[in-house]
Amino acid sequence: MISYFKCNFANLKVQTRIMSYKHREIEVKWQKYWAENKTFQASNTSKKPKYYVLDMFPYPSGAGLHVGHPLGYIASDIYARYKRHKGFNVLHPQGYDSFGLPAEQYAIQTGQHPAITTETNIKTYRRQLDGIGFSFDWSREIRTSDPNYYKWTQWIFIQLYNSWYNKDSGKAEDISDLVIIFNKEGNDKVNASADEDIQQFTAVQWNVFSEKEQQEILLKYRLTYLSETEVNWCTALGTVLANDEIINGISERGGHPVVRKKMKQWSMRITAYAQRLLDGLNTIDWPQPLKDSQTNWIGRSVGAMVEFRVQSSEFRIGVFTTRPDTVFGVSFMTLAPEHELVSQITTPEQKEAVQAYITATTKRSERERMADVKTISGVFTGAYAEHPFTKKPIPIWIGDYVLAGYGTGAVMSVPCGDQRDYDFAKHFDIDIPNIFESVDISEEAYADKENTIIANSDFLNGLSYKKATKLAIYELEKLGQGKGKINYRLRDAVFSRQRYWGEPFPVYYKDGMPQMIDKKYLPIKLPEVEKYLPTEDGKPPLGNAEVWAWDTKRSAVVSNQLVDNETVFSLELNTMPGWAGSSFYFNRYMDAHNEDEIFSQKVINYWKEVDLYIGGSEHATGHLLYSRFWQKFLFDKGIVPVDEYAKKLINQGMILGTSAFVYRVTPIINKSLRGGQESTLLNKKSFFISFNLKNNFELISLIDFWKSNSFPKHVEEKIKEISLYHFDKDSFLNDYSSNDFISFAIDDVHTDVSFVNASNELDIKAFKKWRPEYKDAIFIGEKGEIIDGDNDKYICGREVEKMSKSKYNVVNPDAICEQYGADSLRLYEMFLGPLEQAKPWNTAGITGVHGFLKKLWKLYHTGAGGTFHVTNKEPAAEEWKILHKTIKKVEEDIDNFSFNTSVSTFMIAINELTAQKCTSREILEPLLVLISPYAPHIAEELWNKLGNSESISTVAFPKFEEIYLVESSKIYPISFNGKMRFTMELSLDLSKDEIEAAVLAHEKTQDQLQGRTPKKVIVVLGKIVNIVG
RNA sequence: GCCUUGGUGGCGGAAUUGGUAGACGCGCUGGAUUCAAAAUCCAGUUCUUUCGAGAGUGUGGGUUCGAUUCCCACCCAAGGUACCA
Repeated sequence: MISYFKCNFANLKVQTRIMSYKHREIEVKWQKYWAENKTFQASNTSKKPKYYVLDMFPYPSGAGLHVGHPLGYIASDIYARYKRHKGFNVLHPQGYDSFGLPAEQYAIQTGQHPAITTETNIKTYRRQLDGIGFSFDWSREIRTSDPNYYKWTQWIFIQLYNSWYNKDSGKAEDISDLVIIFNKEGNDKVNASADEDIQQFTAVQWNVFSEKEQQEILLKYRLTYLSETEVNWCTALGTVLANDEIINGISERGGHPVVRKKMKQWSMRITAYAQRLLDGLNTIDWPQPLKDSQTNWIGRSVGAMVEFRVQSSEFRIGVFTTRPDTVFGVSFMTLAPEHELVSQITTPEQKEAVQAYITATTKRSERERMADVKTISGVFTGAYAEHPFTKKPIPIWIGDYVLAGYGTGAVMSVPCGDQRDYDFAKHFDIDIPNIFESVDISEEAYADKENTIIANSDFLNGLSYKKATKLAIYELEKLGQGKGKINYRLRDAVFSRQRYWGEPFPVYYKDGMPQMIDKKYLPIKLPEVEKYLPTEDGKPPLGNAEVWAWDTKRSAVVSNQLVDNETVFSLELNTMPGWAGSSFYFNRYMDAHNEDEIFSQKVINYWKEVDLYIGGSEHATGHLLYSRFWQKFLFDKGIVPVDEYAKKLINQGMILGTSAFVYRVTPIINKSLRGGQESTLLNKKSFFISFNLKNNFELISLIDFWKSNSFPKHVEEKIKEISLYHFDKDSFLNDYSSNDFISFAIDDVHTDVSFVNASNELDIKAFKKWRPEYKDAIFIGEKGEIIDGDNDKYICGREVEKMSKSKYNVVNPDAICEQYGADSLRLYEMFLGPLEQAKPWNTAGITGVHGFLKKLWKLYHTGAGGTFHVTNKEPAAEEWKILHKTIKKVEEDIDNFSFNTSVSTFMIAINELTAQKCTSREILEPLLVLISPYAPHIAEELWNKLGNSESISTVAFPKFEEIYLVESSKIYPISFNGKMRFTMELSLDLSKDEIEAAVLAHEKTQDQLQGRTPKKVIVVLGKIVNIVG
């Protein structure tokens, strides 16, 4: 108590408090200033060149921001602020991808409307973002769940519906143009990206089709279309599950059975754009790994379609192969069990076996089938195909290694050239003909293409892979049984979700056919529902809505009771997926509040595209692929001016958390029984053992256990105590024999990192309060003692892993902003290491950058009692040099997105200027502009103290002048055989020969040489001297 | 398996076209200041050492006067992806 008062008194006495660096006051002051003065509001008209810096759209989760989130935002903010100093009109907006599952799940649990949850979460996000001092233009804020925004999501959906992809022109065109073609000449000459099962028709036929028939055909061409899609359906949950939500055929949540089920859903014809999505990658500056993963995802393979006739039937089986050159090596065919011809070609004798196999396959999830690579399974259908050239019979098998979803769901199996076919053939004892010249295939298949010479293949004999492929395709075409084809792994994207909290479709159904609602009635707002769960008869949550029908007369959403299927129709019950709203948001920011258009042409032609996009690599094959697809579509329709929306993209690395673990000990009694063992877990109470003792627990025979000397005494005692808690010794010795033994299961349990201090000691009280099941937990300390007082320490284990709520290792930026300030947080996150690399978060180092800011402050406060003191003194040459080398380095760093090295540069500059006792305005003023993008609050404050009334944010970046860095001498490193041994200061005017003479004359050179004569002396002017010998 | 990225002190990391390895910061050690602490300041801190010096950037080789940097082979870690025909 006494010292507390003394402490305050001391602070008052020395008046340093008044002028010391008070980050809280400064930061609140300038954040308020920026907001009130709309400092960062971007104009849509400007004479300045434009620059658009964008962060990936955040989902406002309930947990708020953790220190990993702002990493990319800080980097982009530095860049945006830098570009303002460089004279650009900078667009740097922010908003929220606010539709999504967590809010919906919370709504299901609590009944609270997702809009309310979302609003609360957004407020938290905004408070946190504002607290870090980002230069966002909040006047352009958008939210995907705002009807004024999703109006345009719905609008784009309608545009897609009204378009088809013309492969001849290589772009999306109006569906009305297609109708004109159909009217004139049918679909014979139409070359479209469309469904595979389209029948040919003439103009005459088209015109006699009914309206409904015509619509059904058009649906097969539209860029968004309804189709039967196979999904993982969980009846109990009333929803479709993603592959990773299913474990061993049952749902991860609740453990309910999951079945494969066909559902009519909206799909997006992204496959039409597969090639352009690949080609576009060459035109954008995105990270190579990201491009690679998109390339793999699209999965282009060049090969051929080959048609096999099924013997004694009308059926034909199409296969896709990348190796038409190996067509003579085919010894069987394999169909996916789901292949539509299976049931039709299977012979009566094989029917039972085939049926059993198909049933077994449907029970396995797609993931299981993929994971299980080793098991070879399949069944012969009894049918034979005919080889296109040799006309020999080829047995047709089914096997689950062939996937229904890829290619045609059938393969021509060439066991000598493909390992899977080889394994299958070996397993079922099928012939393996060798069609490669002098290649041994007795052990494994030969998949090499480059050094292949084809043999035993009739007209292909002696040819290389390339030539044989060409010729095989040519011959197949002549037969009418094949043609060259490029196949893509990419699938059309399912666009329906059986959820509530997403964009409703602007669609109603008339006579079973979808109808678009006219643009002028958008947005179709999400209806209110009683419950957010699916309906009892398995309809999506919107099935609960009572006012969810479209009145075509009144053009309004009306009560379901009015549905008469004449003028009032049911509306679509699905909603759009998460990626719908995020696939064009970057364009909407340009003209965020335009009510008449998605954005005006004038504005989009000014901003055009994102110049710099920063975000996580986890979006590589989701958002970043779908948004490129929509951009290309909008480009085709003339709505946007460029077909790639982000010129440059940077992935920020993940910030890893340091998780903390406690080690739970569960004794297990293993009782020997005849023919086996019975294990009993004794887990009545939680025991936790300190980090360094956890490895001492192994199997112990029970009798040994009681008599054991092999354990450290103190540990043994504890084991007894743990065990005695569960049973008493006397009955124990009666019930168990020496053949029984006790073992201990030790499992790592995450504990919240906030309970663990820097020395890895656990706050046991806090831990016990955390979870009811830990209330009475017992802790065993490092020395084996049971912890009861405050003096004993329980030591936790540490591990670096992804920062995530579920691992209890998140660190919240709020506490750091409070203690050290936003500028410290910004500098520290950058100082941690290269932006793109993953790095562990460790708060220990933050005192370093905070100390730097204090030194910076002090540099401007060298007056009596720490008052502000900057003079008009002419700077010394050394001071000019420090400033200009800093300008040079920082400019280079920002251009290379190397923000970590700039922070070091600032530290060096401040250390050196402090050493120089620099007070000159000519140095200290430009220095603030350099630092301002990184630490904007302190820069504004000092800038203001220098007498400037305007914000520092648009002040011109200082110009680097080489002249200040010119040196007259250089400290040369003198190396011997490449190893630096000493340095020598020499004038830069000296010639190579003069330097050589000076170095050789140096006494240390003689020491190094020890009498040897140098063989060679290498002098690189201004760099190094190397003596060889 | 394949693709990608990376591997440097006790820790985060720096070294821009091949030219002084370990900048800057943390931590640690010692000192100053203080009744004491916080804060601040100063000095030291890759390893080995016979105090002369020697070794050293995942491992092994190569190119070079000179390699963390370029080439070859391998090991390890992280991320992505996968019966893709």
